[in-house]
Amino acid sequence: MPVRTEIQEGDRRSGWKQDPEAVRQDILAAAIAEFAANGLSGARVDDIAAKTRTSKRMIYYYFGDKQRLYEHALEDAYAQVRSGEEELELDHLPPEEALACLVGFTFDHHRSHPDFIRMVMIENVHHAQTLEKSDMIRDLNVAAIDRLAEICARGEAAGVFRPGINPTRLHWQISALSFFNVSNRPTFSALFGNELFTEQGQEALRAEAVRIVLAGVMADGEGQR
Amino acid sequence: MPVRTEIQEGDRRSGWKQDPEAVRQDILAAAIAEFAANGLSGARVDDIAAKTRTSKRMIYYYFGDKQRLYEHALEDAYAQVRSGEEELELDHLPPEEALACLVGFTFDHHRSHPDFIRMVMIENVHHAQTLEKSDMIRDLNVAAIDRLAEICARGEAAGVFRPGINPTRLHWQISALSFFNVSNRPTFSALFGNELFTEQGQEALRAEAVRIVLAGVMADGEGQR
Amino acid sequence: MPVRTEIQEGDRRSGWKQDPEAVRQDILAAAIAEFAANGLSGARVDDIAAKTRTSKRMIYYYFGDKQRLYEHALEDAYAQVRSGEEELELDHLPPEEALACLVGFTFDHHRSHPDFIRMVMIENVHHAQTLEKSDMIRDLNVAAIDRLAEICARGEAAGVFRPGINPTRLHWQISALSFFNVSNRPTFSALFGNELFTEQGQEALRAEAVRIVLAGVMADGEGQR
Amino acid sequence: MPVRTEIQEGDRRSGWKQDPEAVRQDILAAAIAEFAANGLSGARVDDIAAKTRTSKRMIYYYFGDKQRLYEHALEDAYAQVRSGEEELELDHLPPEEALACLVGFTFDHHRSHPDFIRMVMIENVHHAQTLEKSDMIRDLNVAAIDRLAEICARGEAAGVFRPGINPTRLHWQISALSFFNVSNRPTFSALFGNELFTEQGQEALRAEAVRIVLAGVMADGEGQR
DNA sequence: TATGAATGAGGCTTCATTCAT
DNA sequence: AATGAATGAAGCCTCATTCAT
Repeated sequence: MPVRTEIQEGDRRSGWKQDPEAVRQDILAAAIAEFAANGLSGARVDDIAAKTRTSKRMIYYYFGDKQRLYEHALEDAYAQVRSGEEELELDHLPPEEALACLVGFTFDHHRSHPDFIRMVMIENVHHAQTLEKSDMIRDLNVAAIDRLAEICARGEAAGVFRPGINPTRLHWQISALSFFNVSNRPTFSALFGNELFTEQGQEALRAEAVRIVLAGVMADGEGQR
Repeated sequence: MPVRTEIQEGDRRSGWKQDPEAVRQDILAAAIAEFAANGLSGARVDDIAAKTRTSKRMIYYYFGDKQRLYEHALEDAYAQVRSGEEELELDHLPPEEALACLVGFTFDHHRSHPDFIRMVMIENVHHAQTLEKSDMIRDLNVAAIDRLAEICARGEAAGVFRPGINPTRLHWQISALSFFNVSNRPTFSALFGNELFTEQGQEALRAEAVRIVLAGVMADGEGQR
Repeated sequence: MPVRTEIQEGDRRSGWKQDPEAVRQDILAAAIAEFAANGLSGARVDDIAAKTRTSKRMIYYYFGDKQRLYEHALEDAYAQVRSGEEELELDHLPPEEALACLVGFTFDHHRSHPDFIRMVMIENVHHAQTLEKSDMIRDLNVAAIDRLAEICARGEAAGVFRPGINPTRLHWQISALSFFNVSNRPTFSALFGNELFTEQGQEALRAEAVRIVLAGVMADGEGQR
Repeated sequence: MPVRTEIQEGDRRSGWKQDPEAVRQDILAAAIAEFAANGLSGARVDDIAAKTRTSKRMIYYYFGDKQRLYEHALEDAYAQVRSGEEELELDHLPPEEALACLVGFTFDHHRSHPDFIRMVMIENVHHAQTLEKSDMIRDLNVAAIDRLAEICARGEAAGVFRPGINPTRLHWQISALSFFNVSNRPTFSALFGNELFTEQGQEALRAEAVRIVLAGVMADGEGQR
């Protein structure tokens, strides 16, 4: 009990400091926000520091330079998002429902992680230069394909999916419909209004996304709902 | 002979210079290339000037500052691309084929204008701040929806399309599948390999894009192909 | 006359500006002084700028970065010094006197260009990394050897110099005695007092330098003075 | 057995640690290497620490700051080198041979202690500011002159050396030829090639250095060898 | 219409050093 | 005696932009 009190006092006095991992995470969170908001060149190290509970100097202490901070921010963004995906349990569902569930989940998941989407957009603007170097990110993503392949295999075996589905291509479709919804919202709504981005509009888009992706994999005899 | 004379006069002494419109276009082309390659903050006025047959000073002379140059570059990029789209003639086709043709064309058109796609990506990174101010761009795009609405109307009237299709949502789907294919190619191929971006892979993606978009609009009785 | 007046007025108003070559030289002079005083890493671009009639920004405009400024400063230091050497006319003197004259001149010349000596010291501290890249400097110096070789050839032909003198080795001896006198004056006088660096002391060192270098080349029969 | 035990005890558990003097020497050796390689401003405390078996923090713990570390490194460099010189025994040789031996030895000694030479170069770049404050170094060096004076006295008494030789000036000559050989090797070989710095070239330089220094002190009647 | 020279503001990064245990 | 974490000051350099002709 006294020990616990001492620790708490220690924390009260010096706060979160002397906890390297906490400082790292604090910086990374600020970096993701700043990079997502302004891009790689547009981000200012000073602004990242200002969003932090520590100083600019610490950014260099922990990450070396802006580019490496960006690399870690990108990896962190991927790790956060993919770890959320892993919680989705689909094995107990019939393949058709599993796929529908996965598409809907992906659509929602992208929608609720706009900063991640923006990091990926920025990576694409920079020709995936940074992502290419990260084995960690590659590993995370390959797992996503594996899960999809497993669903396809079950569906084909059950005769509800047509044979010969390419899981990577299927992933591409799901990603396209989910990613574009977030990435291109600014231009799309500037050009065509906000209609599609109301709660109602999003539900309709989501439902149709599920519907057309499923239509793409169903065996001929199986009617659409 | 007269033609030759004109060319010679144009080239004489100062060449393409002294032709303000040519200088503008020269600068704009360089600007689009540079902005598309590096983003708004990443683009360097010096580098744009270097890609030009004129000097940095002229950029300021013609466009005032970097932001306004970007605005013109964005408008120019849209104008170039949309003008290409207008040449597509679909009125004589049955609605189903018209839509299939439109989807395929859009897919191809995006693919062959990567710099335009990148400009739009960059606009999205910047929250469409610049695009919002351009009435010209809005007008260009609304026309695209009108054409789609017309096809839908024909399809519904003929009973081949289900009733109540929302043309904006349809446009969103077509755009998503076509845009993502170009915008996210760097990250996608870094993660999952180049398979989908070979000529063969692209044809498969294109065919499936057409297929699922059509599946989304067909009336229930109408079988998929 | 009016024209001349206009020019003068132009100069009076805007001073030395708009004369790129003058600005370059102004910067180079300041750079040599600063690098000679503080070394490559010790030199401060801000301090160089302060010694200048222009601004720090111009240093980057003209020279790109600190390293390249240093390169140009080094080349300039060599060029200045070697051009002074070229004025020495030795062809009309008998070889023995020509050599004596050259040694004495080199001794004096080094003594009166301490900043140059310091630049060379600094280059040596940095393993001649910069000098190695400069063809200009190499060319300047090879000429010095040629002149010495010519004197040796004359002396050998006349029988006053022993045969088989290596001009490069001779140059090394002359350089050593002349260079060390300037380069190591601080430590030498800190350890052994200022005696050798008074005017009288220097004259004695100079005389002996001439004497021993000559002793090194004389044919056996030829007595020392 | 006892020896082995001692070593084991020294190494036991924390190895060389807990032995302040060993830590000091470890740091000093790293500092000399780093200062010699990069100069005073060019040396990085971090890099010195990296060359050490201890941490950067210990450098401050033992030496206070960079400047004082440099002072100790300089003193250490002098002490190491001069202690080597003391082993030379010349009293039993005739003065001519003693001097020849001393010149040759100095030439070789400088050659085999390039880091020391570089420390002295660096001191000179910094106007001997640090050396001036060190009585220890002054004492070490004055001894060298004394020894030379003794040889001269013997030579003059024997009539083989001319009278009135200034030992400090003689030391200056010997030092010049020995020091320059190491200090200016980088620039000299960059300009004139490596010829003089091969084993053969060095032997020739050494022999001539001995020869001309002796020529400078011999009485007129005494022939050169 | 055209241009080479110039520039202030602000960006990223490094450095020796000290804090707190 | 030892140490990992932290830091302010200052360094180098880049950027969009304007001046003066």
